[in-house]
Parts: sequence; structure tokens; C-alpha cells
Amino acid sequence: MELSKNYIPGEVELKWYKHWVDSGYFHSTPNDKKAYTVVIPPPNVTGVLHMGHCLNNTIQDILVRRARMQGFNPCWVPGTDHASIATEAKVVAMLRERGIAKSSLTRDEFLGYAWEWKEKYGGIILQQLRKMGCSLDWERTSFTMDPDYYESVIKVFVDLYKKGKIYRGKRMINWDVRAKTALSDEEVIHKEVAGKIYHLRYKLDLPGEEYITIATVRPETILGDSAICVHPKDARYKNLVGKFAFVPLINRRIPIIADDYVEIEFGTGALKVTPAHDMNDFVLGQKYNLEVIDTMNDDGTLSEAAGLYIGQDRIEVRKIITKDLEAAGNLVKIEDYTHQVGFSERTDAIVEPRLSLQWWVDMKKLAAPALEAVMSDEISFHPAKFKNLYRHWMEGIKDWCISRQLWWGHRIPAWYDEEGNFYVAHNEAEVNANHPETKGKKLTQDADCLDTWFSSWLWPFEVFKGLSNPGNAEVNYYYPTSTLVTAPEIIFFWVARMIMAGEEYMGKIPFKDVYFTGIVRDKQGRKMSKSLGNSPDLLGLIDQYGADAVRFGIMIASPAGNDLLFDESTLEQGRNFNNKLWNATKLLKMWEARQNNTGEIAEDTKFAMDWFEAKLNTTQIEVDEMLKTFRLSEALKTIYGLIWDDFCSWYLEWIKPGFEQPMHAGVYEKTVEFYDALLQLLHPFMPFITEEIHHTLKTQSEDLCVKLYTPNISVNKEVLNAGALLQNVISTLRDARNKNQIKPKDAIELHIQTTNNAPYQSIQNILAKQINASSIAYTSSTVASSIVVALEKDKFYIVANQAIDTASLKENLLKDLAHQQGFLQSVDKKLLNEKFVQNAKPEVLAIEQKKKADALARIQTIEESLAQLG
RNA sequence: GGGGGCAUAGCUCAGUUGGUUUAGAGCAUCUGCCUUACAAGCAGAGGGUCCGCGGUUCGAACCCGUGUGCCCCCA
Repeated sequence: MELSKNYIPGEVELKWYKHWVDSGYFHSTPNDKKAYTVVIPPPNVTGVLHMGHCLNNTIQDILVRRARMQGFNPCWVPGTDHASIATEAKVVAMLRERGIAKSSLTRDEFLGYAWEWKEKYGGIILQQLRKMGCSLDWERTSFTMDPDYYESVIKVFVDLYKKGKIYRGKRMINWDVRAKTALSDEEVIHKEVAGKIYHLRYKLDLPGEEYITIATVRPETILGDSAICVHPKDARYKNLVGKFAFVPLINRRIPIIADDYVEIEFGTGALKVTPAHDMNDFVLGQKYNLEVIDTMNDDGTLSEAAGLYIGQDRIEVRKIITKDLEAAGNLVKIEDYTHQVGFSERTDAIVEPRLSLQWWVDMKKLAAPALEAVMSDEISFHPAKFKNLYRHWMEGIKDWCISRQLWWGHRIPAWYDEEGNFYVAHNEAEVNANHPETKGKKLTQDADCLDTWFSSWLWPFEVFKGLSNPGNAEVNYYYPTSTLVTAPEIIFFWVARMIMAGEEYMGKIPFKDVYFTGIVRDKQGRKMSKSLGNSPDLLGLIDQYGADAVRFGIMIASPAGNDLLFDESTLEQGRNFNNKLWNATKLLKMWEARQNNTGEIAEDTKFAMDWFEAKLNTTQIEVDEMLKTFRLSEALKTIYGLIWDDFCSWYLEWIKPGFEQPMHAGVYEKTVEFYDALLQLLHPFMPFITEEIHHTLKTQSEDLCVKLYTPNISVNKEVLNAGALLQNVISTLRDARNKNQIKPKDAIELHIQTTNNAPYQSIQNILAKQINASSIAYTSSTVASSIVVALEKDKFYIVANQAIDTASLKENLLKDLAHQQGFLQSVDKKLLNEKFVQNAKPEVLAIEQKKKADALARIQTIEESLAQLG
């Protein structure tokens, strides 16, 4: 078989992915093996694959493929999230392009368009995951708005309401006065605006004409003031705390309170507190039990509660009230002031903070067991540093606002009668059944949807219908899942809440390990984002480098627990690695065609085989350990080094027959076995090329994808050390050749002066081949006219047909000598320190003594060599 | 404002309970090689105030304090 010059990934990837899926390798059903379950963090249904997904899903695929090869029954569940806000925004934008306003549609008409959109674009991201090689069980593809899933979300809402864990309450939200809807933070665009800051004085409730002056950018909101706040350490106001002041124009008497929230330096250091119209003021209001006076209607005009200017728009009122304040003598001064103002993404109206009735989940009780699960390591976080963060958040947890003023999502199962009473139930019929007084009355369902995360927190069990079909065989088998791989920024949004839901509804934690990936940044460390345009086109990269190379590139640059600085050069490194693997394959195929079965295997070839076997075994153990502790990047680096350096650069060169010489069949067979083992180790990281080469090497009875992996745990340490010595000698002698400008083609004669010939004799042929020596001899005395090299306690004399550069030889030896002497000094410093000798552990002492002996021996060797040079 | 994290070679990172030959790897750089698998390669080399300061200890990259710089989350 003729193999191409370079490895070409495209067709190979398509071929094997299809084969794996057709063979049913990715589909799991419960059996007597141990389950290894992973649920994908469901990407937004309208999303397209970006670098974050690439990293996240590569990691999951590595874990899942590895589990498959270890004999688990792995199940990796794919799916998508309906992503209410993001999707609704896209649908609204699409409609706008077609000239259709959302406000002109009924709810059902709008949802019709949304579903149409979902059907059209919803599958794209799942197709892209196939290109990456992800071994997902496609027969289990789930969606957070599948009919069963939808029902389960409603069920959970009703259940939590019944348990008293869901309630209705007022909350500060971003209000769009034009669209008359709440906005999520993501929908508010902050712009810098040149405005004014107004200094206003409030008369104090004290004898005489005393005032306190505050600064505000929104003077019209003073009508909703319920306190003035100063910093407790502010000397100017210390004696006013606990006194009262009057709101100008309406003369409401409000307290002066102290809180270190106030910045002393800002404005006058006195803050007017308007709990109904400012986020931070609302918090202060709750803390100090202040009155909440909502002075604004939903269209931005002032309400009855304002007392003045009722029905006029707040922007107009700002102008009028300024004049009235001036007339009343309350206006101290107006200054120019540039500040951030929020605008509605959709209507461009200035967003007003406003109180609104919302649905809430009472988190305190849900959080307690979820906190305990992580603190006790029942669930392990990797890296563990996220435990602290998690604890801090869970201990100060706030209630969760779950209602959203959107149509795309799970509609809140609450019905209102015309008197404003509300009833929570699965459907209207159930409301009537539970509350007979509602029969015949007009009931209206709550118009809002639930927060997307209120459905995603059920993901780990509802993908197995754990709620819609409780106790079914699948959920019993696959739940709890094994490992969750996700981004740290959703530790609270998603991870914490899944733990709560798991405990609440399954009575069990949802996963045992959570691996937090880093954030993908560009070379300059900037987060990848659409607006910066620094997000590369992933599919383009796969086309250019191949999926394996992309997986390699992203993993090699992902230190565990750190962000990933994406740089295309690592993909290039991945492509080069593909090519290296390909070339090694070509070499083996060449040897296969030129085998010879006669005669004994040479001593040094046997040594090479023993050495590589030991190296392979010991590295497999290391890699296992790294993968167990989720150090995936290190594991890949280790495998990369094992293949490139140990296997290709050392081992293959050591066993390589002379020019046009045959390869011993026994050696060939063993080498193919080694290579296959390497491919297997690498397979979870680079599945396509490894499968391809596995089958190129020879006719296989099974695919690598499902081949069981059993590492050999016995390691021959002695042969490992002998190999390391050989490598060291080869490198040192090659260096000496280089430094003396001996051309690679020129052969040398080598004389070794040592007290122990044995270690060299078994590897003599390898040594000769690797340093291009025509002969190797042993000597007990110095060799004249040679290049002398000192290594460990031995000396090597290189005789070459070449003038010897004594000066540079001497320089090298002197440098080495200085180093050894410095080292000896540092060891002596310890050994001559009585306290060290008294306190150090005996084994540490022994090590230091050995270091000293070694250093002395080496110094002697170097000095002898120097003496010889004269 | 509250909380968390990080700082080791030009870059990205390892460095386990403080002692493992006066700190290791990959990439990049430099030198020499078109050597019969591979120039997308081979062989070799250089490169460090372990962020600053102070402390604990016989001994600190590692532990403690402090300063500086960067990053993230929440409001």
C-alpha cells in the first residue's frame, strides 16, 4: 500500500465518524457494566460552535472515550437549551427584518415563528459537534422544551410552590417605558451621557434654618425619597445621624441614617435614598426598613404616589422640578456631569429601575444540602479552588427571581381572577378543581415565562425522564452522572442549582466530579467575543488543520484550571504531530515489506525493546494518574513526548536496521505492538488519526475506539536507568562533536575509560550508530590527540580526523568544573552545619552525603582531563 | 463596594507533606545538517533576581506577613 507523503485528515474523519456511529459505539443502553454518564452543558439552541464549546466538548469527549476504552458503559447525552432571552431576541430581530413587530403578533403567532426558527437553526451546533469527533449518544438528543421536559418544569414549579419554596414578591428590575416590559441586564446598553448633577438642600427638622445638601442626577425622583444616608465616619454629618429632614416641595419627614455604603468623597457625601427607583437604594431600604414609594407609572409618567406632576413624563418633570426647587430655595447649584445611563437595546428608551411583582425561589433551604455536598467532597471540584468561591456564594445566597417577561419558554403556571387573586396549578382545570369558587370565573394565565436556568437545573436527570417517568430503569442506571464539564462563570447559575434540584428531586447529588474549564482568550489575553471579532471560525480551522489537530492544539494550551490563550500555532503543532505519526507509520510499513525471520535478535536491539517497554509502561501509569486528577493537558504533553521523543527519536533509531538491511520479524511485530499501544493511549485526544493508523498497521479484529485498555503495571526500573544513561552519553558526545565542528558524515573512534565496562557493552552498537563511531574501545589510560569528555565518573576520548580545538575544550571543562565546585559548596554548607546534621531526616542526610561523593568524583575526573590538556 | 484567584525562561505552564545533584517541559530563538519515515524534519545549544520587602526554619519557588501588578465573579 502506497501511503501519501503527508497525512490528509478530511476524508479519514468523515469515514471513521460514520463508521463509529453506524457501529452503534456511541449509543448506550443499561447493561451489567458500570455506567459512565456525562450530560453535555446544553448549548443555546440557536448557537453556533465557538472556541469555548470546542474546549469544553473536547474535554468531555476525552473523558468519555477513555471510559469506553476502560470498559465502562459510557453515555454522553447531547442536547440544546431553549435559551429564552437569547432565542427570543433573535426571533424578534428576524421578524423585524421581515417588517413584523412583535407587538403586532399574538403570543401563539409569535411562538409559531419561534418554533419555525428553532426547527431551522436548532440542529446546527449538534452537526458541528460531529465534525469534532464527539462520541455523543445521538439517539438521546434532548431539548429543554421537549413536551415531557416542559411538563416536568411545570411540575417542579407547582411542587415548589406547594412546599412554600416559591413565592411572589416585589423586586427592582430594568424597565423599558416604551415597550412597557422588564429587561434583563443583557438587554440594557450602557452609554456615557453628558448630564447634570443637581445639589439640593433639605431642611432639617431642627430648630432654626439648618439644611443638609445632597447631590443627584435625577431630581424628579426626590418625590420618592424615604431617607438620607451618610457615611458613619463622616465627621461633617456625625451629629445629624438619627435626626430628620424634609423632602423639598412635599415636606415629607424622612430620617437621616448612616451606612458605609456611602462614599464620603462623592458629591456632598450625603445620599438621598429612593428605594423604588434605584437598585442600591432598594437594598438600603430593605436593610433599614424604609418606605418604598413608587412614583412612576409603567409608561414613565409620574404616579399618584408622587403627589406632584401626576401624569407628566419623568424627563419633562426634571426640567419643571428644577425650576420649582430653585424658586423654593432648595437648589444649591447645578454642575456638568458625565455618567453611564442605561438604554433599552430594543427601543432605545432610557431604562428606569422600577419595582415589579416577580416570582421567586426561596433559596436558603435548598442551598444548605448543596453546600454540604461540595464542602464534604461528596462532589469534587477540579480545580479545588472553586470550592471557596462556591461556599462564599452559597452562604450568602439570595432568593432567585425566576420570572421573565418573555414568551419563548415555560409559561408560569399561575392563573389570576379578576379580583387579582392567583392560583398555582398544572393547568386551568386543576385550578377549578382545587378552587371551586373559581369555576365559571374568567381566569387569565400569567403572561411571563420562567428563567432558562429554571429548566436547565433539571438537566442531569430529566434527560433520562427522571421526573416525567420517576424511577424508570434508565434514570436508575445513569443517574447520578459521573463528571460535569463546564465553565466557571456558570457555577452559580447552573452547577449550584443542579446540585439543589438533584438533591430535592432525586434525593441524590447529580454528579461526582465537576471539571471547570478555563475561559478561551485570544493571544493578547482578551476574552473572545463577537464584538471584538477575535473569535476564529472553528469549522474553517477544522478544514484547514483537521479535527485531531484542533483538539490537540486546544488541549495542549489548556493548563488545568487556567484560562486558555488561543493561538493558531498550537494547531500547527497538532498538524505536525499528525504528520509525525503518519511518517512513523510509513517507516513501519517499509519495514513490514522487508522482514527477515532468521537468526537471533541482536543484544542491543533486545535492550532497546526492553527499554521502550519499560518506558511505555511507566508512562502509562503516569498518564493514568494525570487523567484521574483531570490534568488533561499534562497527560497529552506526556503522551506527545513519549511518541515523538522516546518512540520516534530514540527507539525507532535504535532498532533501525542498516541501509537496505532487513528488519527482524520479531522486532517488527513487537514494534507494531508498541505503536498500537501508543495510538490507544492517544486515541481519546486524537481519535481519527489513531483509528486510521490502527487499521493501516495491520488487519485488526476490532476498532481502536472500543478496544479495551489495560496498562501493564510492572516496570523494569534498571533498564529505564540504563536507557537514560545511554541517552545522556549520546547527547553529550554529539554535543562534543558539534562543538568541535566534526561533520555529521565523518566517523570517529571512541575510547571509553571506565571502571565498569558492562553497562556500555550491551548498548555498544546503538552508541556507535547514534554518534557515528567506526569503533568503540575500552582503555585504562588517556588517549593522545583526542577530544576528552568527562561524564559522571567516566571519560570519553574522541579520535577524529580533525584538528582539536584545545582552547574550547578547556573552556567547557572549566565551566563544568566551576559548576561542580559550586554545587559541592552548597552541599558542604549543609553537611558542615551541625544543626542540619542533627535535625534532618536520616534519608535526607544520606542523599546529601551521596551528592558530595558524586561531586568529588566528578571534580576529579574533570581535573584529570584538564591536566591531560596541559 | 464585597468576594475569589494569579505572579517561576521571550511565551504558555509543571514543580506533590519545605530537603530529589545550586529550578523542569513544550513552543519560540540560535548553531549545524536536504542523514535512505519525516525540512510540517534531524542533531545540539543558549536562556531564570522563582514579582519586591520582611519573617519562620538547620534549610524556602513552596509556610507566614506586607507591598505592587494583573485577572475573574457579584452588586
